[in-house]
Amino acid sequence: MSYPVFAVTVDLVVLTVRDGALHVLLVQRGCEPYLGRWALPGGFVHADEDLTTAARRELGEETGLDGPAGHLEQLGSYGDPGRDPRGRVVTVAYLALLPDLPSPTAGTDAAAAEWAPIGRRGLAFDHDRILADGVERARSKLEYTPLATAFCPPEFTIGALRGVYEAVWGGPIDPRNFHRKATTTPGFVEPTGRSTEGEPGRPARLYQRGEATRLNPPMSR
Amino acid sequence: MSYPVFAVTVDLVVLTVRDGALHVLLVQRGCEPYLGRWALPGGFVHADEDLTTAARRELGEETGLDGPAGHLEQLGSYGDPGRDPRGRVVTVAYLALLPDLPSPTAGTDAAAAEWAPIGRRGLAFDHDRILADGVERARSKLEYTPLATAFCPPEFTIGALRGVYEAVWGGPIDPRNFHRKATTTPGFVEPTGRSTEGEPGRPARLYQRGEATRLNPPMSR
DNA sequence: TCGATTATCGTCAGAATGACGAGAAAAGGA
DNA sequence: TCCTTTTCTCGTCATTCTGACGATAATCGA
Repeated sequence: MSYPVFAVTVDLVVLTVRDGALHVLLVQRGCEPYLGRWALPGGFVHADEDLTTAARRELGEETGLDGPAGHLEQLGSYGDPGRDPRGRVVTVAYLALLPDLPSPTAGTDAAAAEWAPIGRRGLAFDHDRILADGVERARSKLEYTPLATAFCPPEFTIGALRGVYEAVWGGPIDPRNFHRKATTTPGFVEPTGRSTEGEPGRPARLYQRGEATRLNPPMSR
Repeated sequence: MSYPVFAVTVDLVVLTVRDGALHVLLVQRGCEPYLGRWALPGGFVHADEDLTTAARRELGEETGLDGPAGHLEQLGSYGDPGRDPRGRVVTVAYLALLPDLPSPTAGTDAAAAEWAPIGRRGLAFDHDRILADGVERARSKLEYTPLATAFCPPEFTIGALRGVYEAVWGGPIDPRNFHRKATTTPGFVEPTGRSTEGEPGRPARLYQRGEATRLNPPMSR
C-alpha cells in the first residue's frame, strides 16, 4: 500500500491575562519560511513522541515551564495543502491557558518571543486562523467549565477571577452578582482560609480551584 | 532541515439515532492490519486534499451521502507512536451526526458495514477511545447547541427531537417541559406550518432547524 | 481622621425550571 | 358508532436562578 507522506508539527496558542487584557505568546521566526514574521510557537513532532508530549515539550521550551500549572488541551488540526511552502505539513494545534508569567525566553529557532495583545494580524502560515479558533475556544469554555482558574495562580481572589472573565469576554461584570455566582456554584472555587494583605481596598478572601470539571449552571456571557 | 515522516488518515465517528438508541457506523476491516476486526470508517488523506475534504469524501464513500445533510466537525487528532503497526500514522478524527439512513454500503476496502449500538468494545487501533471521545462530544454539545436537529430529517416533530435527547443522554425527559423549552428557546426550531398525518396519537406540528448556533439558555442534562 | 477603594452581604422583581393537571386530536378496535 | 389508547399541546404553581442595585465592612493613603 502506498500513501502520501506528511510532516507533522504542533503549534501552541498560549494565552494569559496581563494588565486586564488577553495576551498570546508569539515568537519571531528565526528561519525560513516566513523568516522574521511573528508566529505561534511550535515545532516538528519527534520520531517516537506522542502529540501531547510534543506540545508539552514545546511549551516548556518557550516558557521555561514544565509543571502541571495552567491548562493544556488539543485545539484542532490544520492540514490545508499549501499551508506550508516546505511541503505537506499537518499541524496539531494546542491551547494553553497560563497565569501571568515573567517574560518569555526566546526558544532555539526563534529570534524573539513576547506576549502580544490578541488582535494582531499577519502571523505566519495559517496562524491567524488558529489563533482566532483558540481565542474562541477559550471564550466558550469559560462559560461551562471552571477553566478561568487556569489563568490564575494557585491562590486567587474572586476579584482576580472576575478580572479573567472581563478580559476574555471583553466587558465589565457586576462584582456582586459575580461573587455570588462564583462562590455558590458547586466545585468552582474553594476558600483557603487566607486573605490578601497590603492591597488597596478591603482584604479579600483567597480561593483555590475546586474539583468540578463543568459549571452547573454555566456562567452566562 | 530533517524531520520524521508520517502518514495521515481521517477516521469518522458517524452517529445516528435508530430505534431510540444511539448507533455508530462501523466497518469490518478487509485488509491488514486488524483484518476482520470492526473499526471506525476512514482512510488515508490524499496528496493534495484538505483534511475536511478527506473526511467528507470518506463519509460519502461509506454512506452514499454527499449532501449537506447532518453535521460534520473535527473531533481531534490521535498520534501515539505505536497506535498503528504499519508505522507512524496520525489520524484526524471527525464526528458526523446524521439522521437515520437506509443501511450503509460497504466501502472499497471494508468487508462489511453496519450500524452498531454504541457500547461495543474491541475496535481496531485506538478506535475505542476515539469513539468514546466522539460520544462524549455529542452528549456535551446537545446541551448548548442546536445540534440535536442534525439527527433529524429536514422536517421533524418536537417528539422526535425529544427522542434524540433521550437516546443520546439515556433517560426519559418530561414531554411537556421539553416542548416548552424547545419551542421557546430562540432560534432552536421554527414551525413549518405542516403537521404529521397517519401517525398514532394526535397529529404533531412539524418544525425545521432554526438559525441559532448556540442555545441560550442551554438544555439541562 | 477622611475619603477612596475594593470586598461582601442583602433585597427584590422578573425569568427559568421542574413537577404535574388537563384537554385536544388523531388511530384502532369492539 | 363509541370507547380506549396514544401522543401532542397548553396551563398552573412552587422553587430556583438571574440581573439590578442598595448597603455595609475593612483596608490604604493622604
